[in-house]
Amino acid sequence: MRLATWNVNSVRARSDRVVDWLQRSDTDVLAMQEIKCKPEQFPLAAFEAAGYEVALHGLNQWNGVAIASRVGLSDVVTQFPGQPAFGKPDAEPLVEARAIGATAGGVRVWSLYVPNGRGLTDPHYAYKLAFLNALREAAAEWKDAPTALAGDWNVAPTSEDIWSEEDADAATHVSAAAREAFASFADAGYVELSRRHLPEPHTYTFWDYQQLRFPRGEGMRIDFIYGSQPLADITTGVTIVRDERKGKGASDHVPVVAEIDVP
DNA sequence: ATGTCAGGTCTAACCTGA
Repeated sequence: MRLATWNVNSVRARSDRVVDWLQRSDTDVLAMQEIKCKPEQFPLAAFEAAGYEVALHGLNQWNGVAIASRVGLSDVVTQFPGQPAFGKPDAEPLVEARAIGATAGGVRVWSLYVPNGRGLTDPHYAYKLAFLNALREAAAEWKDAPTALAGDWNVAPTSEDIWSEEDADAATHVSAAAREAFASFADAGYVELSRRHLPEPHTYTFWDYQQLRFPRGEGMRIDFIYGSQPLADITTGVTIVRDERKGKGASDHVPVVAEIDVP
């Protein structure tokens, strides 16, 4: 089975590209982030015509996550236990559309969009750390089943995962606290599959649209699939599809694909 | 070049978020 994660940065703006890639790459399950739409706005027909079912969670034009599958899709939940809420100081806190879980092809798949953090002194940064810590505590309960925590983690775990740690825009992605929160999933029984199978340094999954980052080769590896040990044991390879950053109409992220030997 | 996108609105000019 091929299981992928991709921050599509608006599924409406890119449905052709996403569905084309799904078919071309022979991907069975795709966890999407930043679909940026409500359920009634999701381009469902294009996915269904290609043979995929879709489960999604979208509340407004921000965030939004989905899972497309052609190997079954069941037991959908749209937040994880303890998932923190966030709101501006004068607004009611809201549990945002940043997580969806479903069972597909015998694997418990989570599509996750970790908060960006915005800045080290911004309340969004404390929210990011709280989200990661709550997710780890929830995920510890799922570690004995084949479980994939797939998504945009908004963390560059090592100095080899970013073109420049001094880049001001990346402060929330390289901070000690963010990196510790990311690394703690290993203590909870998970293996980051892209690192195991693609250890090459400076192999990125995201390049900002600004500053000609892609042609300059200035990116970050921030999209990951953490697998429980039972899933890691049957994962045979991982690919980062750099070509999907090319050309007009590309997302700023590319797909990360895991090859899984489902018994 | 402050070298980009996407979605929104009190829309053809600006706002938020990334």
